[in-house]
Amino acid sequence: MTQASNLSLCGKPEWIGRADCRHCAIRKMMLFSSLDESAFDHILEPIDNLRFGPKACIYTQGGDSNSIYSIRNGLVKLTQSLPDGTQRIVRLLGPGAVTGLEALVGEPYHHTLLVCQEVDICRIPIETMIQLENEHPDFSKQVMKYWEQHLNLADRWIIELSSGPIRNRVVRFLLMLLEIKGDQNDTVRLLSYDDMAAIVDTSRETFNRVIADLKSMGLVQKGESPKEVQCDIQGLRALLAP
Amino acid sequence: MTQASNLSLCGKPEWIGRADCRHCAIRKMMLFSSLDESAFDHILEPIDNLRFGPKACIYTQGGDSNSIYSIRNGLVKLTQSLPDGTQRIVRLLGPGAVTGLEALVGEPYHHTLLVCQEVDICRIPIETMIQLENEHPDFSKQVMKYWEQHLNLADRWIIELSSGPIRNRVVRFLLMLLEIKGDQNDTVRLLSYDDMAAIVDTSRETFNRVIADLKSMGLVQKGESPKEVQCDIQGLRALLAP
DNA sequence: CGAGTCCTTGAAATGGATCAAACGCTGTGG
DNA sequence: CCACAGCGTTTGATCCATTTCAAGGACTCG
Repeated sequence: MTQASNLSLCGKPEWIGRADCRHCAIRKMMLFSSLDESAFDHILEPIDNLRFGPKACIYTQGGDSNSIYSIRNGLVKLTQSLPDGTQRIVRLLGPGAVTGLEALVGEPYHHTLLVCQEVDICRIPIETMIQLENEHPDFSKQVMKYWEQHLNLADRWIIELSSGPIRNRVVRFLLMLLEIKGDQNDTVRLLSYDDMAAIVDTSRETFNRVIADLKSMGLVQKGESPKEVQCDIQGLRALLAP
Repeated sequence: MTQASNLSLCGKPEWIGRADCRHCAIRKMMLFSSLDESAFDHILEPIDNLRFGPKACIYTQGGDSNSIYSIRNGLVKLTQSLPDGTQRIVRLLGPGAVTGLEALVGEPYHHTLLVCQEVDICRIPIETMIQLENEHPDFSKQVMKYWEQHLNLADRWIIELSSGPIRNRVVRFLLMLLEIKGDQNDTVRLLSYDDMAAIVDTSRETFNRVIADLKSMGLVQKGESPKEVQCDIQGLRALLAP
């Protein structure tokens, strides 16, 4: 799998426009929450607001890192692969998350970023990040919080999604998915079974069987559309306790 | 497992002395590599240099974070546990690594830090970190590198030590251990089998059997002391390739 | 020397992988 | 509007890797 072939798979983004950070409705939960409106007065490099469809590839492992990304809406997966071909999904990011931080320390991208569910995302050139760090001393604090967030997610991925019997992993995955999407209700849109299997390091078939079990136990029910499910959060948690 | 009981297990450190960062022989590879000697002229809070024996507990998950630690020598493990009792080793740190960074963002410690092999470590109060960050603007850059280092290790833990068949994980673990200890030769001191099993999420018995296999293939050989082994690095790598 | 702790090995039980085939969508073209 | 192709999901049956249980061995410390 060469880089070129990867890039060729990359979806065509829809350019929504120059991001209007000043009036961004959700700025408080985003990267720029610590900045006041005037900070955006004389930004040299433009921040673009983009939309990508499912399966689009936003950046590629090993590729030149010239921007970081802030997710306004949707769901993306970070995958990593080893020289010997082993590949795994190492993170799932939803609204409010920031990715591509390695750009700030001069590293190429460490992951490939692929869209799971239609995503609304802002691309911030590193030049802009550097500028903001210089002009607003507190901004570094905010950035450090995002490093910490990634590290926490990675740690959770290890204990919650990569340890113990598959059933526990699947249950924790469902709970995590509910958490990532942000809003309060108990329904989620599942990913493809191949993706979900890659997340908990199992086979599509096994993942499927576990979900079937949970359905038969009444802990997971069909939702409106196919792929939508309604979860009994307490019940799922209870499975983990004993 | 209450916190109190954990703390009671904590080993008694040997206090070596106030750290003499200025003349630290290995400063170039450590946290303070970007600072010049004069930076240490008027540090308000003291940096202590400590030594802990195997099984000592240096800090505890959920505990008040008031210092970060810089490892000069030895080997420590970071473990994390879930409310339901699941527990796993999530990182292994050797010479040059820094841990407890969450102290810098006001979080309690996210892990429990336990000694695997006798460790020589410096404890740096967060006040000192804040002071250095204020006086030396570039210091934040250095700190960010350590966030990145942890994140890289966590990612590697996911793909290399938590994915695929156990044998591959064991092989990758051996290679990683060789890498962590830093020096160039191909011998390592193994950890306890329970620890190593917890690292690759398997049972002690299975881990043991895999090692036995590798020995019979001649890829791993008994070293001087028991626990010391000599590895055929190329041979081990070759196992992963096909 | 004996007790404790950790390592090693064997045999049986099981969870999960793999292979194979059927099913059910969704979109396309006749 | 229906038929069919294509893709992803579901289910069953078999096989194998890994876990678990059990017991014997080796090293370490007092």
